[in-house]
Amino acid sequence: METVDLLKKYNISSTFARRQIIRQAASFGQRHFSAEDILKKMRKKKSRVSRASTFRALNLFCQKGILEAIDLGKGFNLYELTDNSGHHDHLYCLGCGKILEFEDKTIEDLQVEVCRRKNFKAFKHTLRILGLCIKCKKDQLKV
Amino acid sequence: METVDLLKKYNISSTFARRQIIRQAASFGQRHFSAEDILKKMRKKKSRVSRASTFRALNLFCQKGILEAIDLGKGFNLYELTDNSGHHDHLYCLGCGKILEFEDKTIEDLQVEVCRRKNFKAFKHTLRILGLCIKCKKDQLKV
DNA sequence: GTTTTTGCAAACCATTTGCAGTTAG
DNA sequence: CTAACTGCAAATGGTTTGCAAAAAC
Repeated sequence: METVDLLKKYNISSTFARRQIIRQAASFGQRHFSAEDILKKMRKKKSRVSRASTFRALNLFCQKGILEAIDLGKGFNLYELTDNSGHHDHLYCLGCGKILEFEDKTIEDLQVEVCRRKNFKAFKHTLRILGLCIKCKKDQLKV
Repeated sequence: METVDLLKKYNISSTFARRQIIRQAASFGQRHFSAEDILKKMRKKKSRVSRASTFRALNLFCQKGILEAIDLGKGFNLYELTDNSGHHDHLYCLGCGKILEFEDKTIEDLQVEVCRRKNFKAFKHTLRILGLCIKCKKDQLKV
């Protein structure tokens, strides 16, 4: 599928700016990208779209479900295409910035379990799981 | 223990600003608080400490281990005392803002497991687990 | 032709920083 | 006394917004 068709698919009116942005977003494949990454790529290609429009488009795409925003606590958002990747979570190295993606039912089950324990009506809420940093100990893992 | 003694315990020189801030921080007990919360409380008590010094102190306290910073993706940090609470993770409702704390070995094990699967040398890194939002389905949990 | 969308520049907001004056030890 | 700390005001950096001009349908 042409990247541009994603706009139609998600019921977003096709404008020059949005076409450039979705194309660049798609060029990252499964990798994460920031608004700045998109802007940089567009500058190179001389397909000029303003910073404001870029943010507006990224927000719109998230809201419509083309993209998913990821907050790694870096002070700015990352995005990824939701389209071709199933639901997954992330492990992020605070040291070197490497991101590991994984999907594991355990996490979702855990959310349900925690809610049950706390007598919390989870189905009323959109929960986000937030882990504090955990330094893996040497003896836990020898790769 | 007097809250002020925490400074001595953590090897932090005792200044007026830091005494006010650690006292207010402690007044939140197990609850999370923001820099703004601390500033608000100090304004009320007329124990005036500047915004800059408040941030400087909060950073120092995190670094020294009195506090732990939590990023709920709200655009500003929350903090909590590390002192009296063991390690735990958080579930955060994007809708109503409610925060559930929990500790579960599963998450830590999961990190190790994911690293193993990905052939990633985890012990070299400080990993942070990041969950995307998951909307709990009604049929998963009936409280 | 009317509604949407865009670019620009200014605004925002949490946090950080430079610097000169003040405090701690 | 000297090093560490503080307040102020300005800077930072990612993101948002008001508005007039331009594009979409």
